[in-house]
Amino acid sequence: MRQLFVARDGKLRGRWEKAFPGALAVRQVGDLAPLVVAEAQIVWMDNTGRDSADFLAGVREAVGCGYRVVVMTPTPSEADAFRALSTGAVGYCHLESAPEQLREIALVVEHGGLWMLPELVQRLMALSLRAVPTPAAGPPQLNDLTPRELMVAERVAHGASNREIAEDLDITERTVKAHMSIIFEKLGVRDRVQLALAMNNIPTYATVN
Amino acid sequence: MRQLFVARDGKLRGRWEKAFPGALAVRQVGDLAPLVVAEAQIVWMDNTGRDSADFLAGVREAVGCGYRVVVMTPTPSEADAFRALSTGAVGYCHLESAPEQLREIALVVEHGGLWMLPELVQRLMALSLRAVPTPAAGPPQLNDLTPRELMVAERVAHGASNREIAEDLDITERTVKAHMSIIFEKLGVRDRVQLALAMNNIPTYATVN
DNA sequence: CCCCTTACTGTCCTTAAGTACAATGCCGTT
DNA sequence: AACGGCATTGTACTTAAGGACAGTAAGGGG
Repeated sequence: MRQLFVARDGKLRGRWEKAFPGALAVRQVGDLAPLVVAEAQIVWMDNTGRDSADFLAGVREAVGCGYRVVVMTPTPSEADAFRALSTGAVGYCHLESAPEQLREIALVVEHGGLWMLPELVQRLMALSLRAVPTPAAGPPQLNDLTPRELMVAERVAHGASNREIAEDLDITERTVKAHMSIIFEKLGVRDRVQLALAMNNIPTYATVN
Repeated sequence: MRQLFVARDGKLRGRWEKAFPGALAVRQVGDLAPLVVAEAQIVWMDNTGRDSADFLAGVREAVGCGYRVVVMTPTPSEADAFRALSTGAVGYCHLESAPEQLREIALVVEHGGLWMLPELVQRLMALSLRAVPTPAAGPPQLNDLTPRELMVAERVAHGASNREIAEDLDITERTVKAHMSIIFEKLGVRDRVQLALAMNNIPTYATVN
């Protein structure tokens, strides 16, 4: 039981069974508790007629449980795809994908890859480039940071507190602060919030310099 | 001969041969004409010490020839990854990836998938979300926030301090704090750093919940 | 009119954050 | 050997943040 399809109806069940003979289950939309028992590796979720927020919550839940989630949609949309993937899904395909296609996707996803409609890949990359204000150089001037400082900065970029960083790196909170002060100066930010944003290429009031 | 490694030196050749016994070639950096003959399916390109523009030109050329290009780098960087992928590469991994890892990547790429460092996937999607004019649903559950709270949250998302927000909205710093407390609770974050990141669709340690 | 939500503010108080001034040990270069 | 960069930690101090507890005022709906 490696494939689990979650959909409102089973119209396409035949197709799915053809793609993964004897290795799938089909569930109606509902709570995901039984999934834990199902030992499914990949959860295919059909968003047909689902409320966006509800659906994404379901995706998040499944992802949180450690499953690889592939979203299937009858009407592919760019924004929809990005929302799904940013929620943790690792695949975004057409609901009516052919069995062979489904197997390809399963293969990719099982091995840590990301699968989405080819057109979307291009779009995604183009958009990302636009979103990354740094045309030539890397993110900020992270090159100026020492390895250790970078480790601290990265953790701040993920919302960690000084204490957490200290425990994580097995050093004193005082030392973390020392690194922080230097990082602030080097990157030209004034506090951890701006650092976190800068690390994620997000402009701040101060970054405007 | 399905794997072709293009690098400046062959230090890691042993590793690559272990990953793809008898099915690879290693070439020095140079013109790609011989590639056409090589019948390689996947071209792995090491960008160590290469000029960014030059390197990307090489990637573009290989992509244009119909090869799946995987970029290998000793120093993974977000902007670098996006540039590589938007140029047409379908993989972005660490130069020193283990043989098993390389095989996984090859498998993913061969089947039309996209492979990149897990951290980067998250970042990529978050960035895209910001670039896309998020049509209907906002990022988090911003719908739960009152208009005023949203104003405060948006300013925090740009790195503003409580005082700045207070002056900006012409209210007391105390009031800002009051809003903040409610925002934290509503969005399930613990401090302004995580709020700032959440507002920008960037996952944090706490967001995982 | 009463209730609830939203917005706003006050006073304490605790703690996280950040700075100032040092100091020690390691390592690589000159 | 001397010097500088890096990582580490200490004490002490200042300030921003955030929570606890409480209170006022406006506005919409039952």
